[in-house]
Amino acid sequence: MSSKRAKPYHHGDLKAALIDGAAELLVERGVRRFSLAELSRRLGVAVAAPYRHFANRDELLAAVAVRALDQFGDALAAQSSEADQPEQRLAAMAEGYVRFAAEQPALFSVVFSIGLDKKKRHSELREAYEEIEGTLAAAVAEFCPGDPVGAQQLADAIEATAHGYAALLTDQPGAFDPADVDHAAEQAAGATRALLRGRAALWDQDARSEDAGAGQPT
Amino acid sequence: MSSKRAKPYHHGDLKAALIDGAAELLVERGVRRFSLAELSRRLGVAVAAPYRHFANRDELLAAVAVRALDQFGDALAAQSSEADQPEQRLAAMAEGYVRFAAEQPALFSVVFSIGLDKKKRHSELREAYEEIEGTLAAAVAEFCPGDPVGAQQLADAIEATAHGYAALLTDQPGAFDPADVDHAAEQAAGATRALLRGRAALWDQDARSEDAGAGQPT
DNA sequence: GTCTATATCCCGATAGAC
DNA sequence: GTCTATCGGGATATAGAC
Repeated sequence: MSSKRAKPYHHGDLKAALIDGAAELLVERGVRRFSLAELSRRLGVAVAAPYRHFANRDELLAAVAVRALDQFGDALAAQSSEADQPEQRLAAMAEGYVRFAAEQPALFSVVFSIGLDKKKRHSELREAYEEIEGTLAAAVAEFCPGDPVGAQQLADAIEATAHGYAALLTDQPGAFDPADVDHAAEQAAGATRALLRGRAALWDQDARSEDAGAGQPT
Repeated sequence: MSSKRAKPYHHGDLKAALIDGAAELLVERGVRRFSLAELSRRLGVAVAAPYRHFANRDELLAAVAVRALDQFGDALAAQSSEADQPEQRLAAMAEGYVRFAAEQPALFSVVFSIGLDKKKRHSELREAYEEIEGTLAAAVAEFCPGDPVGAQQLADAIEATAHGYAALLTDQPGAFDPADVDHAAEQAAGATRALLRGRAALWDQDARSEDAGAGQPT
């Protein structure tokens, strides 16, 4: 950070400046109101300049999403590692999922507004995503030794549940009531524990008819 | 519906034509690429005409969302009523949730891209939404007699889970593989059954320490 | 190769004429 | 109610300066 920083922008590292600036602007404006033109203006470059580094607006957003996904994955891994027991680990991950969405709504929404479509193409995006799924899979594996299919289903269920709480919370624009965030995060953790305990119903298709009585009121 | 329908469009009922056309255009273009200008062009009116009926683009989308929510609610109610047992009813609703999202991705996404913000203001939008929550609450109530708080938590968990599966599925743009839809729908139903069976962990906060062993590998 | 300048086209929204 | 005209902005494409 000595010689290169004489002309921090305008020269040298516009690509990195674009990603940095885009992340900031996203936080301020949200994905919908984010504009390449405003970003260019802020960086003091011409509106066409970004196109030397990114094919279009969405490609820049995808680059931001890669970084966001990395942070997201780190947050989840950190949450996960704080708990000793497997159930706790998964519940903590669900809680972390919701909290990340609430604390970084712009980053969270950019990841999921990109469309998983590009996650297939973009190798970086895919890697970042697979790292998250790996963390989850590792925590789930302890519950389903020797049953990879069941483990995958359980992991999907936990991911879907956490994502549902996060998405429903995030759909409310503006600031969140911290109490709502806590509530949603705890609920997501509770739902995760509930899924783990009732998980037999996930893969036992016969449960539908066989043990239907098990879920009835007492 | 006799005298008014002589000139269905262009005159007399532009408002209805806008809502109809918007729903169609949304299916073709998606929420993001939907434009009032293109809709106006299709209906053969000036770009300023819609503003006599809707304050802005979002207000028109909100009107479409009201209709979409009505259809969504009907679909869920229909699914729910096909099952006899309470557990089945809830599983069927979760399945219906995912299937609606997959079959009408444009309508589904317009509902949740509006932001629950407006659902508070817009009385119509709120009513449509509350009807859905009512259907769910009724089905859940059978599991939690005399425990309204627990019933609400259970309902939220089921909604979040179904929403998560639906949202993750819908985030992939383009057409869905029907097999994926079936899989996701069945998984959502299974997760719902799992939530019902493990539901004690939802509201029993002490479960975290007390019965942590119950969820451990055998 | 990177960036500026410029130009095109589309969109949302408003004001005022008919 | 609807149209015409118009403003402000944004996404891109191209040409040329460095």
